[in-house]
Amino acid sequence: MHSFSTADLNLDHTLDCGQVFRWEREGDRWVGVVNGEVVRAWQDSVSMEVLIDSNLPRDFFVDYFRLDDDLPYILDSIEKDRYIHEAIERYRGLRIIRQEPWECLVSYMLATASSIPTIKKRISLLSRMFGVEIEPGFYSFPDAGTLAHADVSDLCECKLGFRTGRIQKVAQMVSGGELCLDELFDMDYHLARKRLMEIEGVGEKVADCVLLFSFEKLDSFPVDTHVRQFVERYYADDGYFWGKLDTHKIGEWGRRYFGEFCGYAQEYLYYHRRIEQKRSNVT
DNA sequence: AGCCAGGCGGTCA
DNA sequence: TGACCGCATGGC
Repeated sequence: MHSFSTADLNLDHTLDCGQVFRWEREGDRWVGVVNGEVVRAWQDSVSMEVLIDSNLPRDFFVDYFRLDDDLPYILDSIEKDRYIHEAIERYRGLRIIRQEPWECLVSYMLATASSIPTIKKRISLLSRMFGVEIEPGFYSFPDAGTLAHADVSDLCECKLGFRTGRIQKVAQMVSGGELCLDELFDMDYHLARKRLMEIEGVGEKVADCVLLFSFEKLDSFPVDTHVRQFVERYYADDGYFWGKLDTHKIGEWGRRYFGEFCGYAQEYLYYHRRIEQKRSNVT
């Protein structure tokens, strides 16, 4: 059992914000599959102490939750206006998670034009079909070699739709050594992005997510439909843009406007927008 | 029932 | 380049 007392980690926001797809809430606890292990985590609502039940060592979670990031400093650096100010005020303690690159790449390739519950279902099916059963009902994420040699009819049962062929291809690239993900750590944002976008099924948005969540590129600003809508609704009206607005331009703006930690800004705005939209659907 | 979801790749002007 | 389209699937 591990315990973390930092005031700068909010477990609910961090696990619910949509960056990871392998965590579920079970009562007052979170249960997830991380690094081939089942992990259970919860947070005391008064002391804010985070408790973690896992076979993985304590240091793993320092890394996983990016407790090496100076969150107060980062949030201060991105707090440029009243919109991001409000998001930070509400969701302070949301931290970007360091994800395993292969799982992250496949997950976001599966995320195109899909809602989060659908993405979670696909990854769950894929793990159940091709992963290793760690505990009853819990399966590890399948490695590239397994997916590269997967039976096509088995793969089709995972309901990946038009993404099936892309997953098969990227698995073959990685397991065959044609694509070495670790090399992306040493590249800067732009070069690593260019390299990722050579993969079929990886455009600007998917590349930016993988760079942000796995390859230490906190200067990445993924523009999905929610972020685009938020920027169009608020920033565009305030005169931050002229000319035509597209996702590419919004990305360039976000990186320049929020600076070297724009990835954190993106995540706060994204979560903020999703929560707001969920609320407006209810009413 | 029809629109949209953490988009991408292709085409056509 | 800019606008549009098809792609599978599921949630709401």
